[in-house]
Amino acid sequence: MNFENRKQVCAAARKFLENKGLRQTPQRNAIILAAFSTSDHFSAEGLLRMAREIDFSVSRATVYRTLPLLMESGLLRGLDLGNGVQYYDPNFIEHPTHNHLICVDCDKIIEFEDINMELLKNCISRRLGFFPESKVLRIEGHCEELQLHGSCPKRRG
Amino acid sequence: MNFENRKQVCAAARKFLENKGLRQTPQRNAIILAAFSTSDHFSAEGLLRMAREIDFSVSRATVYRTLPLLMESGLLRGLDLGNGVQYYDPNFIEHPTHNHLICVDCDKIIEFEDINMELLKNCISRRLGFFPESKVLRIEGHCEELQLHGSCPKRRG
DNA sequence: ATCTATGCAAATAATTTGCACAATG
DNA sequence: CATTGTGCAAATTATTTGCATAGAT
Repeated sequence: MNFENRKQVCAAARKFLENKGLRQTPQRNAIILAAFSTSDHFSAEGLLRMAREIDFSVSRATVYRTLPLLMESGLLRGLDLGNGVQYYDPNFIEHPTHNHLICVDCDKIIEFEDINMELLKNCISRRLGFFPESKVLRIEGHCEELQLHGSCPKRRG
Repeated sequence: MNFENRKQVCAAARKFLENKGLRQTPQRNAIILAAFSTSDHFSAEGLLRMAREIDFSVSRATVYRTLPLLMESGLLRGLDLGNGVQYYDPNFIEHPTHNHLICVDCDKIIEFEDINMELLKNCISRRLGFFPESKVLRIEGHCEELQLHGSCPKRRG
């Protein structure tokens, strides 16, 4: 995502708050800016750290209070990486149907979209009497590193 | 899953413990029996309740210590339902590639398997240089109830 | 003035762990 | 008797909330 897009997403987030009758504050702006200045996934704690680099007055509570708002806006989506921590993915506005491939060796995450996957999802859902609204698809496996080079430089543990 | 199958799965779980050099205890047996006597999904707390109906001496700590073992055995899989609680799904031995359709109105969960989904998953993974090991596919949407009857008897809230 | 937002610290909820005792091989 | 397993209660971790204060309209 390029700089212009990020600016637009931040603007959309602020617009969402405005439409909801909520105020724009330095803290919320710092949190929004931090969240959408990266395409990496982050945890609440990680977001706090990033937001504080912009505005040190941001508190943990405000981060935890702002995250549900951004989820509600549709600009941010939750991401479960298997450990007990809630992660967030800021890339769903640009790629609304994307999925995750996660390497169990090195934790590398690849995002991908696939039209056939979407069609199949819709088809199966309807067949079972469901009207699909959203989906989570996470594939875990091994990336090429271990096979190609005998070892994975970023290997866990 | 019928009674015979359940017995076999419990036996497999005990065998797994044995192969690992771990002991069979009344508490572990009660937990195993409770976990595989239902095809419903459960939380650690729910499993504790069920296990205690079989053997009241089972403690919360033992449940939490046994769950990772059952996960490791492959007989039980984690299931994320979006609230912060870890749920477990005992149906993966019978249906190793099944997925979940979840109704956002009434929390109804439908499990389904689909060969095309598996093929597509493998195809996409390989194309991206991944060797897939497992996947999580969860589709959220609306089941027929609200549409057909104007209301859903089991509606949340 | 009134409403909204904030930081702090305390509260909560789910899970993990240390430890003394019990059960097993 | 040496090892493994257990319950209990305390510790840990992530998240939520009450409250007094600060800021915006």
